[in-house]
Order: sequence, then C-alpha cells, then structure tokens
Amino acid sequence: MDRLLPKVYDPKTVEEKWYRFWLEYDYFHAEVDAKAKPYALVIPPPNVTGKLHLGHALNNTLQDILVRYHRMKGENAMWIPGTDHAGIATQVKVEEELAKEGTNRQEIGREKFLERVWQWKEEYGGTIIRQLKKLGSSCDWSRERFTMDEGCSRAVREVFIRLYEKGLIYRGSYLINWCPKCATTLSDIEVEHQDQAGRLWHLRYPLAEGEGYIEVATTRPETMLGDTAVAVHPADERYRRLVGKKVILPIVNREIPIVADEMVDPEFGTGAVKVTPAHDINDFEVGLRHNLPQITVVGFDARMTEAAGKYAGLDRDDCRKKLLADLEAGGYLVGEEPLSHAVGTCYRCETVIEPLISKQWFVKMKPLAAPAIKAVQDGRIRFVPERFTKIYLNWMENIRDWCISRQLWWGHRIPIWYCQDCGAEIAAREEPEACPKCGQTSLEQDPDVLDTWFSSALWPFSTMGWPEETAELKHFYPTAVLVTARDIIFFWVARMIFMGLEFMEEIPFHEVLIHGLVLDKDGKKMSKSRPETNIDPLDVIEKYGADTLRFTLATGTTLGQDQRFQMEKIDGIRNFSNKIWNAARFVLMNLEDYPEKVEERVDPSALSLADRYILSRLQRVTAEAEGMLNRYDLGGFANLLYEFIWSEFCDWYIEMAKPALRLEGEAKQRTQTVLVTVLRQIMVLLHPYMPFITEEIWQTLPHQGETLMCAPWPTPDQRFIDEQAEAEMGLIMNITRAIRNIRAEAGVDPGRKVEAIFLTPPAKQSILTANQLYLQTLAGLSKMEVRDSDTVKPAKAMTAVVEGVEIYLPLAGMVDLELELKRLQKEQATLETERRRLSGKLANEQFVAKAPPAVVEKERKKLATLEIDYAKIKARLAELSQD
RNA sequence: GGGCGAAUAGCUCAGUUGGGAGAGCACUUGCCUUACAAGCAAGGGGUCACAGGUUCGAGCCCUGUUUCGCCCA
Repeated sequence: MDRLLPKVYDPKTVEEKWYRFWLEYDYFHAEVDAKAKPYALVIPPPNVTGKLHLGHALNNTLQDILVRYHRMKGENAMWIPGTDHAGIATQVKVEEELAKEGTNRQEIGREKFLERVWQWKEEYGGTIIRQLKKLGSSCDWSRERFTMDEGCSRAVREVFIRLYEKGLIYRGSYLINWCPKCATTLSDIEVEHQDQAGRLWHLRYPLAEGEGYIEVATTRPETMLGDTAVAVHPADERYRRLVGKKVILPIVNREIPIVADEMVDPEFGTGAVKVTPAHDINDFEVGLRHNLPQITVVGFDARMTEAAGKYAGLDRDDCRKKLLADLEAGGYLVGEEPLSHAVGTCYRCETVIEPLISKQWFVKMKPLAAPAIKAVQDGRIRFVPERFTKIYLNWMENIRDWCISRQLWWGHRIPIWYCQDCGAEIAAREEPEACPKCGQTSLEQDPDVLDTWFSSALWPFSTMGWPEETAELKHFYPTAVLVTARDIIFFWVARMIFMGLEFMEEIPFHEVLIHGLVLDKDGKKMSKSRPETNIDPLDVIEKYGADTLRFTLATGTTLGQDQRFQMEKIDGIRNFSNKIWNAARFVLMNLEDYPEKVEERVDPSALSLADRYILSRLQRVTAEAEGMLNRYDLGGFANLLYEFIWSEFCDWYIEMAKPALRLEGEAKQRTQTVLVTVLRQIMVLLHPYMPFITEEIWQTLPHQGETLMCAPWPTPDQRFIDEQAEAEMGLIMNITRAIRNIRAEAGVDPGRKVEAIFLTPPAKQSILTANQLYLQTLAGLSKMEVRDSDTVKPAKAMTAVVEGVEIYLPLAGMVDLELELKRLQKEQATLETERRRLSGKLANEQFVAKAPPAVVEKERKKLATLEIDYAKIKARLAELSQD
C-alpha cells in the first residue's frame, strides 16, 4: 500500500485535479427536487469590465463556504453564477480601446460598436469564470447567466412594460445628473460627493426699484446667468421687507423676483441665495414651488449655451473666470471666502456632474418602496450584521424617483417606440410592426438604454427563468442569503428587494450577509490608480493555492468589518496548509498494517486518556463550529479549526500517539483508528474552507463515498464528550509544560532524559501512573516515581507545583540553588498576587451575596487549589533557604 | 451638518448574554527530537484612546471628549 505523500504540499496539481473531478461528475449541479430542502444562492454578478480582485475573492469564498456546508448537510444546494454587462463601465473600456485605434463609436456606428462590446464581453466574461473556478467555487455552471442574455433581456422588457402599464414608469423633464465625459445621465446614487476646497463668492444684485441691493453667496457664479429668482427664508427679519420685490440680475440685466422659501438656510452665507432652477436640485424645487422659469445656461458638453449670451461656447470653468472678472469690474463682486464643500462627481470617471434639465425615464419609487420597507421591518428579510438594517431603511424611506434611462449604447434598449407619423408612444415586448394608433409603420425605438442596475435588480428571479413559471422558481425562490459588500446595498440589494416583492410577490432572499472590504496593507482601498496596491487573486492562487487564499480571507473576516490584506498572513496560512498536509502524512505513514476494512466504530470504553481527550474535544469543536457557521461567524470558525488542528491535534494528540503507535496489537490499532477518525472528521469540517487539500487527504484516507464534497456533515456524538478526560489531560499537559519549563531554564540538554519524582495527593496518583508513557515521552523523562504528598521530599532538585502535584527533578550536578530560588520566588509572587485578588473578592460580602452562585463557587475552587500550590511553594522555599 | 464603524502587545487583529486579557506575525533562548526548520520547545511584552457614571465586579453597558475611516445631505 503506497500512501506516502510528498513532504511539502503542492497545491497546484492537487487543485486542478480535483476541480476537474468535481466538474466531471457534475457534483455542483442541482436539480429541482420537491422532496429536498432547497438552499439557493445567486452570485453578485461581477462586471465584465475586467478581472476579479480580492474583494471578489472574499465574496465568493464566503458564498462557497456556505454552499458547500449546506450541500454537505444534505440540502439541495444550488449556486447560480454569472456576470453583469456593466453598462457605463464596459462601454468606457471599449471606447478607450477604440480611441487607441484612432476611431470612436460614432464613427463605426451603433451596430459595429455593439459587436465590439460583445467581443469584449466574451473575453473578459470568460476570464472571470475561469477565475471563479480557480478559486474553487462550486457554482452550478449549467445555470450560468449574463444580465444581457436572452432570458434576462426578456425579463427586463417584461418588467419595464408591466411597470409602464401600471403607471410606475414615466417619462418627463426633470433635473438629472449629467456626466459630461460619459455623456449620459446618472441616477442619484451614481453621483459621489467629494469634499473639495472651493470658494464662496458674494455677489450684489441691485434692487429694481430704489437704491440698495441684496447680497447673495454662491459657489457656482457662472450659473447666475440662468438665475430666475433670489430666495430668502420666510422668517428672516433681515429680508422680510424685500420679499416680493425685484432685483436686476447683473450683466444679464434681467429682472427677477425675491421669493421666500423654507429651503434657504438663514445661517449660511448671507442668508440670501440665487435661484437657478435649471442647474441645482434645490433651486429646481424652489422653481417649481414658485413657478419660476428654467433657463439652461450650461449644456450637455459642459459649455455655456446660447442663453449665456456673450459667454456662449465657453467651457464652464473658463466662463466662471471671465464672468468673475466682469462682475468685479461692474462692482457686483463684493468678496470671496474659502469654503470646503461637497461636489458631485461621476462614480465612474470622477468628472464633476452637471445638473441639467432633461427628458428622461423614471421609476416611481414610493409605491415600490413601501412593501420593501415593510419586508425588512417585520423581519422577513434580515441584515447581518443587524446595523445595516438602519442604513437600508433610512435610504428606502427617503427614496426619490429612479432615473433609469442612460444615453449609452451598451445595455438593454428601452422598449418604447415612437410613431413618426402620429407621435404615439408605444411600449412593446417585441418590436411592433405598425403603430397601433394610426397604423403607420415608421416607428423609431427610443435610442437610450436602461440603467445597468435595472437588470441586476431582477437577478434572483430572472436567472431562474422568470417570467415563465418555472420549476426552479417554485423550488429555489426565495434564495437563502445574499452575500455582498456594503457598497452596493442601495444600488443592488434594495432594488432586488422591491423588484422581487413586486414581480414575485415574495422576498428575493431571507438574509443579507454584508462583509467588509479587502484593503491594502496600509488600510486603504485598493484602487486602479495605485496599481502597486492591487494584488491579483490569481497570482496568489498560482503561488500559494486557492485553499490558502480562501482560508486567509475567511480567517480575517469579522462581521461587516473591513480587513487588510497582508502577504505575511498568506505565509502563515500556507504554513497551516503544510501543517495539515504533514499531519496527514504522519497518519498515513503509520497505517501500513492498518486493515483496509477495519470496523471504525470506536469503543468509548476502551480508550486511552489521550484518545478520550481528543475525541471529546472533537465533538465540542464540531458543535461549536456549526454554531459559528449558522450565525455567520465565518472568521471564528476558521480560527477555531486552526487552533484545534495545530495545537490540540498536532502538538498534543499526535505527539502522544507516537509512543502509543510503538505498542503492539489492539492498543496500536486503537490509536490508528482514532487518528484516522479525527483527521477525517477534521477534513470534513474544513472542507468548505479548504476544499482541495481536504479532498486530497480524505481520498487517501480510508473513507466511504465518492467525494468529500458530498460527504455528510458531522454531528457531535454525545457519548464521546468526556469532561473527566479533558480535566485529566489538562493536568498532564500542565505538568508537561512545567517540566519543559524547568528543563529550559536549567539549560538541560534537550536530548537528555531526566528523572522525575511526583509527590501527589492520592486522587491524582493514578492519573500520573496511568499516563506515564505520555509524560516520559513528552517531558523527556528517563523514569518517574509517584509518591504520597507526605513522604520525604528529595533534597537537591528543581521544583514546580501544578494543581497540587509537586514535581521534583533531581538534576544531578545541575541544580543551581540560586536559580532555583529565583524561579520559585517569581512563581510565589505570581501566586501571591492572584491569591490576594481572589481572597479579596471572596471576602467582599457584596460579591458573595450578589454574584451568581456558580461564579462564587468557581472562584472558591480556584482559590482553594491556589492556596495549596502557594503553600507548597512557600514550604519549598523555606527548605531551600535553610540549607 | 446627520448617521455608522474603529481605537486592545512593536505590527495586523480576535474577544457572542459583564465574572480568568488572547491569536498570528515580529522579538529572545535552545533544538535538524523519524509528520512538518513552511517545523518543535521555552520565554519576554498590554493604564484595553481619554474622562465620568451604572454595578459586588466593566475591554464589554450608559454619558461626554479626542483621533482615524466610511456613508448620507
């Protein structure tokens, strides 16, 4: 039987082998099965703009952990993968490519351009899928989707038409956010507010009648060309008498009214503001309330329009300079002050947004938001961590209508046609042949496309075949949990919720798991502008393996908290992988004479202390680990397993198994059985985190079944929970540590075996004698003697006291009296501090009266053992001082 | 301006109903001990940001302050 493994774990070949194996046997695929408990996830579809980054790696690792865990629990686990067409982002990328070739989209035309984008999608979409596979993601690849594939597109049209027919989609002229560089509208949340150092200019507008003026403050003087009023707060005494009067707009010489509106903050600036309804959202609303004209002075190209008079054609920034000069010359500019203020910028290209009035398509949000608010309020959808509930609700409760049309070519074309003859507006699922009103055939489709997030909002049900009433929808919808980062709660999570409720009449998922971002080693966001901070997950996988990357990311996860990514951590987990590998090597090396078909039921009545201890701990870890998974403490799980494997299984149990394996017959076989049992169960528990190495090892160990990924998830076996074994083992461990400590401090050569004498109360004698083998091996003892406490103490020896057991190491010729005194004095001091603390606490009547009895009892016991150890150390010190 | 998060060992971070301050890395010392030197053993290192309060008892709960980060307006 050749089961020997190489000394250093090589993830590369192993990972490729098993992923191919899983695919070949179709283990990732889930069928609709009415008898099974469904567990469905839909992937947050990565943008086809480029490659995956570490944030994606984290996101998909967490999802894969959950899916694999639930699959092993016997649930019908299904994970739908896919990608997002990412309208603006992708279009920009392809346009950049065209620019390099010396052309642009207008030149090659819409059709050719779209062909190019599809090519791009094929290339990068493919890359993303390959990356997900490298990571080990157990997605059902037969269900892979794309937000612009035929099915999703059909769902988009269906949703649009239904909302349109319900009156929830409308077209109208409103102030929208315009990105001059991307040349498209943006929704409110696609505008990012950046604090910039700006200026606040004070301008004087002369009153139309009589002397005097009103002073306004503005950060955008160039828009004054489009001013149609000045506004003050109705309660502002300073201006009360001016309300209703008129001022002359300088330079332009237009007469505009002074109006009173609650919007104005009397504290800010001069308390009087210029009103430009065509270029500011607040002003726009003031304009509507007061019936003010809208004069557009900045155009779609960010240049001044004809309405700007002599400034027409100037760039908005140049216009500002020139205008300020003119205002100053005319005596209208009375001052300026520095001001830090938030400027709206495009979330894709960071260009300053121009608010403009434009005719666009909107979704009416209030009726859709109401049920989406309720679903979260009444707990049908739960955010994890809980604090994100408030963020969601706050946004949803203050939601404004959603501008969904984009002046792009890449996306879902708006399913509206305009009759060129009668002007009718026709909403249709498929291209209509003739106008239903006038019968003419010259129809033109709206040139715009829909916001990318419109299609991703449908993802949980469009991927399952909606609007057909498919078996998938019946079985798998709603999905179990949505796993995502907090930055797309508004963009995506919120919209899926209201779309799901509207069209499926059911929530899209029961829980929303929000994880943190992956930051660089300095705690900053990784960004494209600082490529040196960007770590490519594929490079990490190439060098260290996917298991290591996954475990590193998972172990750093605390609910909703960001994590820094550091290569030192990767090294540590790589070492952990190797540790597991070598533990498996050890077990396999010791299975030569282990019968292949051995009955592996461990008999609890015939086990050594070490066996009982590790089996008991295994049950506890199994129980605790599952609890952690169920409350999404995925980082806690990783740390628990790390600690259990490295320190309890490897450092203690395997070390104790070594002498046991040198025994003959049943004793040896029992140890082999326990080693195999524990290691195999560890592989099962760890599989969702490290699918590859665990499968490799599991397959090499005696096992049942074809693949670990479908092996049953273990439940703790109460029969093996053994408090006594844990306590006794604790004593053995503490004694071992104490002896090792003495040896190290006395400078005993590590290879040298020494003699030990234990003076112990009768209750603990049998524990020591029964576990002689372990103590001798682990502590390096040549022989050991166990005596009653009250027998004669060895004279020249190093000493320690552990839980009432006195340890004497008569190190012939090596006992340094001074050193020993120092050691014992230090130990005495430590015990003394602790003893004082405890006795003080217990002397406190309030504590004894008010603390829970269990706590008091615990402290009493602690003090009791402490007192004994303390007394023994003290006595020993007295003895030594006498000599 | 409003909201949220963070502040714990030199560094990065855990710490789940309030009851013994922990891990990894780094550091010191000694070991190639037949699974693993990507390892083993032993060790040093903390006013839990600050100030109050509640409590028998606070890293944890309450109030306020400071610094950093994020979101919203």
